Amino acid sequence: MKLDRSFYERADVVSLARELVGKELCSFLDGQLTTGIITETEAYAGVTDQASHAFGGKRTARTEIMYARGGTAYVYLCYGMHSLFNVVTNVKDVPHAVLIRAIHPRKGILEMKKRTGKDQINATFANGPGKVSKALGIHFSHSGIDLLGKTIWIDDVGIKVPKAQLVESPRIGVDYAGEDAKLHYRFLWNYQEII
DNA sequence: CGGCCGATCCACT
DNA sequence: GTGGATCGGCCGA
Repeated sequence: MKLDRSFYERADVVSLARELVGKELCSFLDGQLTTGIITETEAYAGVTDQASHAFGGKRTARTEIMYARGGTAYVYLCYGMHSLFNVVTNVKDVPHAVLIRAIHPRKGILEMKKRTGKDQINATFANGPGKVSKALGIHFSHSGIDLLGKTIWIDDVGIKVPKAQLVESPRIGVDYAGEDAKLHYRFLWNYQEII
């Protein structure tokens, strides 16, 4: 079942990031359905979070998308070559977001192998935000699209992540964020097997 | 306008 | 573990 507006508009971005682990991220691009179970996320808590692009209420042409209502895609280019996919959460003008850092491939395996140039599905296939977008065909030009549409969306497929397998830790690559770099806003499913 | 740099990844040592 | 790839966005002049 596709996650709806009320899910994305919830106020607590940290618990929302935790709950997104185990959901299925789906894209229908180039005529191909490709999906994966989300196994790693990070919360970015808007204007008060030094690690967020919207820290201090900053608004630029790029970050304006973060101020859209929950259930919008925020995708931006990192290091000149990687598109990083985020889910905008909370209501309009509250720029919270969740970065999807890893997925476990599920549907459209052949197409994902073609996109990534890899021939083996293993734990490292899409264990990084740049790799997730590459596998799903997501590009920074998709920033701003509605996650309740038919291009990119997230399904609840009834997976319950065992609490003992859900690791909470500081976020990756945000050393610039001072004290906020220490917050445990990263959620990683340390799974043995996905049912 | 010029210059710096990033919520990364991969090949190589 | 280290360094290079690669370029849009942002900021300062």
